Amino acid sequence: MAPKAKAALSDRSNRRDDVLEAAAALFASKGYAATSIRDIAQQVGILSGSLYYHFASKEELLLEAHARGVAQVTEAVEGALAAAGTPPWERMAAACCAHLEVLLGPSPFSQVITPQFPSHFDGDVRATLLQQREGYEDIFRTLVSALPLPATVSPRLFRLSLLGALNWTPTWYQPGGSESPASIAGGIVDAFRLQLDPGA
Amino acid sequence: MAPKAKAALSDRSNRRDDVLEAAAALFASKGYAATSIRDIAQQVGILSGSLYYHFASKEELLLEAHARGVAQVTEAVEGALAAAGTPPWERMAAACCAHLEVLLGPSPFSQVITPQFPSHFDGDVRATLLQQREGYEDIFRTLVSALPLPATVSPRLFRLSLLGALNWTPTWYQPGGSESPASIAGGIVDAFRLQLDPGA
DNA sequence: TACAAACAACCAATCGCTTGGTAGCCTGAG
DNA sequence: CTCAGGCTACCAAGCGATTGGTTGTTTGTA
Repeated sequence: MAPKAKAALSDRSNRRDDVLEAAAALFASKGYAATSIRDIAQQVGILSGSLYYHFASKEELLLEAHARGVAQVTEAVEGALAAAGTPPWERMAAACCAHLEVLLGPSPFSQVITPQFPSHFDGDVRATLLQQREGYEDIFRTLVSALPLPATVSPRLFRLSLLGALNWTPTWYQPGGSESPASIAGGIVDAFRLQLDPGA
Repeated sequence: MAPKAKAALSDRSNRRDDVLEAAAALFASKGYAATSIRDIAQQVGILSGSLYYHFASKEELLLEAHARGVAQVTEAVEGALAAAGTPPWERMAAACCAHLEVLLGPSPFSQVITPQFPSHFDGDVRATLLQQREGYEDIFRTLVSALPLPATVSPRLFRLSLLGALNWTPTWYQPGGSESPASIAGGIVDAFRLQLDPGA
């Protein structure tokens, strides 16, 4: 059905972006390996062969979708940090809030990041995925180093635990629920913060 | 179709378990969709068709491997709780330690649990995966409810954050490292515990 | 005309799964 | 002891469908 939904709008919007967005949505919901290029093409309304005019391979689709997802989260977090104050815990809370709002938001790109374990890929793809994430994690490395943590707490383990709690939320979060991503982020940060600042 | 075929045991090495273990190892390292029946059969040293004497389908392989993984973690945690004392935080620490020791240990079954997002599956398979995990999470529901948490902290969000931090460890843990799963679990629990017990 | 963007047809390879057949072992009747 | 018969565990071959990807041609628009 819908032989041509066509028309009027091939306008401003880039068809290549449409393909990338459809790919990201399918990767996020079904996983990379379970998504075929015909699935992606059908979602956009083109044939599988036409897809290769825009992208050289399925791997390129994944890498670019993943990169865009990381870029979106990075942009959101850096924007939140620019608007935040100077207290370290306040900055951390702002970053985690922005992180979760994008991760649990409607963008299909950010949803590609967490479910695709880099360990499921080999060689170049795996290396590229890890490299794309590394720059983003540096933001949190800096944020953690500014916190007044007790000497008994390893900053690295603290960072990994916090990011783990945040990145695990897509497993149980349901968009229709009563809790907003921002309130969830606040609750998670509180669980880690109260240890030094009991007067919340 | 299948009466209790289990009764007659060939005491020698159970070939069916070999297949299941190979399947679990491949599911854990490459993901379910990226693992083919022929991959599994080749790992065991049989042909792909022979595999269907032991298992009816690839889905059955996943479901049984997942169930065995959940059973292993459940057994380890319940054993640790039986040997632990009565203080709520001590019991929680013991459970988390056992949880991580199995999750990061050598068993391929437990490693199937975390990387396979149930959201990547449909219908019966998804429902079964969720059901298998539910019983295990009840243990942590009970443990959290016994903790003297401040009223501002949601027990549900606390539990999900703690499990998120734990279940995220396979993403970054490397077996050769200097930290043991037990010490990692202790560090994670400490990050959540210090809030009420600063004199640790 | 010129070019971007798509179609249509196809490829070799691989997918999950089915089938018919058969060694090797164990059992129990003769 | 023999040996038919059943059972376990597998092999060999192949099914239709689908995979990622390629190629030559056609379309819409400027």
